[in-house]
Amino acid sequence: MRAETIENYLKTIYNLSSDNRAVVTNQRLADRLNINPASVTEALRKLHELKYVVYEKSYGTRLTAIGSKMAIDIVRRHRIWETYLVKELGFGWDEVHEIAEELEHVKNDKLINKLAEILGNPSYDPHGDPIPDAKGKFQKNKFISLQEAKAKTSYKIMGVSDHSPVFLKYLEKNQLIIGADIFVKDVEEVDGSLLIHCNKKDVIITPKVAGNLIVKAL
Amino acid sequence: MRAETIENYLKTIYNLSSDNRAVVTNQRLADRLNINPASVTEALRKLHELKYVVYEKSYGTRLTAIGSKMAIDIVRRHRIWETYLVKELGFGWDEVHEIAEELEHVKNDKLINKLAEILGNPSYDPHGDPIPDAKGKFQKNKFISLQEAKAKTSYKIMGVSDHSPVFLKYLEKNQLIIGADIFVKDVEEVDGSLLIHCNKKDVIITPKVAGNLIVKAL
DNA sequence: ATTATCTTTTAGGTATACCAAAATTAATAA
DNA sequence: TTATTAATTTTGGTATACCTAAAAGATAAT
Ligand SMILES: [Mn+2]
Ligand SMILES: [Mn+2]
Ligand SMILES: [Mn+2]
Ligand SMILES: [Mn+2]
Repeated sequence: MRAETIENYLKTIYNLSSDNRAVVTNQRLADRLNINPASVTEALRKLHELKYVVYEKSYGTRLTAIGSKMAIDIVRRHRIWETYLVKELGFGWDEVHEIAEELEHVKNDKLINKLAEILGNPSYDPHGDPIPDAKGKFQKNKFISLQEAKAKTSYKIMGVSDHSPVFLKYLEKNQLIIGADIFVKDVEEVDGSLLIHCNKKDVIITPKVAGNLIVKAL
Repeated sequence: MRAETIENYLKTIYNLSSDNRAVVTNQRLADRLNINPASVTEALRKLHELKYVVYEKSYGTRLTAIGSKMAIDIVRRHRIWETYLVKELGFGWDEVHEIAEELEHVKNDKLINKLAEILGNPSYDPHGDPIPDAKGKFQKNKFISLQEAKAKTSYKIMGVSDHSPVFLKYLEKNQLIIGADIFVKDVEEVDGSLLIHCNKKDVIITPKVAGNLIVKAL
C-alpha cells in the first residue's frame, strides 16, 4: 500500500474513533474519505494484514498500538503545519487545512520538531485541536458541542470540528472565534436552533453550526 | 497520470536539457529517474498526448511551452524549499534535497511566494542553482565544470551538480564550498585528476568530483 | 417472526505506473 | 558495408487503489 493511502486511512480512523472512542464503521470511513464502501473493506483487510488495525468483518475497526502511534504522528504533523502556516506564514485559519492535508505526508521528524520549536511547542492548532508532542502525548479535554448546550448558560468557544473554508469564514463573519464567550439565551424546541449572545450581539445559529462548535461551560 | 509522476518527469526532462539545451534521450531519463526504459517510453507517449512534451520516437524529447512553464514552477518550489530549510530552519545543505523532493509537490503559490518573500526573493539556492521568480524568469549563467578547467588558472566555486549528502559532506570536509576560490596547479594527464590549491591547502581531486563542481574563471 | 432497510462484502472491472524479456531500430566499429 | 553493440520500443505481465453491481449479513419496524 502507498504510504499516503495508509496515512489517510489511519488518520481518519483515529479522528473518527477519538470523538466517541468506539470502533469505526466502514460507512463512516467511506463517507469521510469519499471512497466507495467496497474499497474501504479492501483497504481495511490490508491494514489488518499490516497490523495497523484490528478489523473485524461486519463489525468495525480500531487501531492497534502501532497504528495509533502512526496516526498520532500524522495528526501532529497536520496540526503543527496548520499552526505554522497561520502563526509564521500569515495564512488565515480557513486556508490551512487543505495545505496541511498535503504537508502532513512529508515525513521528517527534524523538520516537524523544528517547526514546533519555532512555534514554542504549541498545545493547540488554529482550530482548537490539541497537538501531540514528539512522544505522542497530549491533553485530552472533554469539551462538548454547542448542540448539547443548555439554555441560560455561558460557554467559551474552544474549537471547531469542521475545518472547511466556508464554515470558518461564516464563523469569522459572526465573530464566533476561538476564545469568544457566548451566552445561550434560548434553545428553540421546533428546530433545535439556538439564540445566543456573543460580542454584544444576539445571533441565531442552526443546530448544524452549533454541532460544529466545541465549547466548554463556564 | 498522477500529478506527482508528471511533475517528476517534467522536472527531470528540464534538468537534463537545460545543461546542454538538447533533446533528452530515454536512457538518460530512465537512469536519472531510476525507472525501466520501457516505462519511460510509455510515460513519454502520455506526456506527449497531454501536450507537455514533444516526444519523437527513437529520437528524443523536449518540453513544450506549457511543459517548460510547469517544470520551471516545480524547480522554483524545489529550490525555494531548499533555501528555506537551510536559511530559516537550520538544515545543512546536505540534508535538504531529499526533503525538497517531497515538498516541491505541494502546489500552493501563496505558500511558495511567502517563503520566497521571507527569504528576500533569493536568486540562488544552497547548491548554487538559480531560483526562478514567480513569473519563471531567472539568471541563466554560463559557468563551467571544474573538469574543463585549465592548469595555472584561478576559479571560484559557484555551485554543485550532485546534491547527494555523501558528496556534499565530502566537499564540506575539504572546504570546497560555494564562494571558495581555487587555483588549479596541475591537471594530471594519466587520469584527469586535478591538483588544486584552496584555503591555503593543496588537495588532489578526482575527475568525478571535478565534474560535479561548477566554477567560473576569475 | 417476517419484512423491509441499511450496511457490508464479494465478484468482476478499470486506470495508473511500474517491470522483464523479446523484438526492433539506430549507432558504431571492423 | 556488414557486423556488433547499444538504445528504444513492443509485448505481455504485476501491484495498487479505486469503482459498480449484486449477494449476503445485520438491524429495525411491523
Ligand atoms: Mn485540519
Ligand atoms: Mn492527507
Ligand atoms: Mn535539489
Ligand atoms: Mn519529487
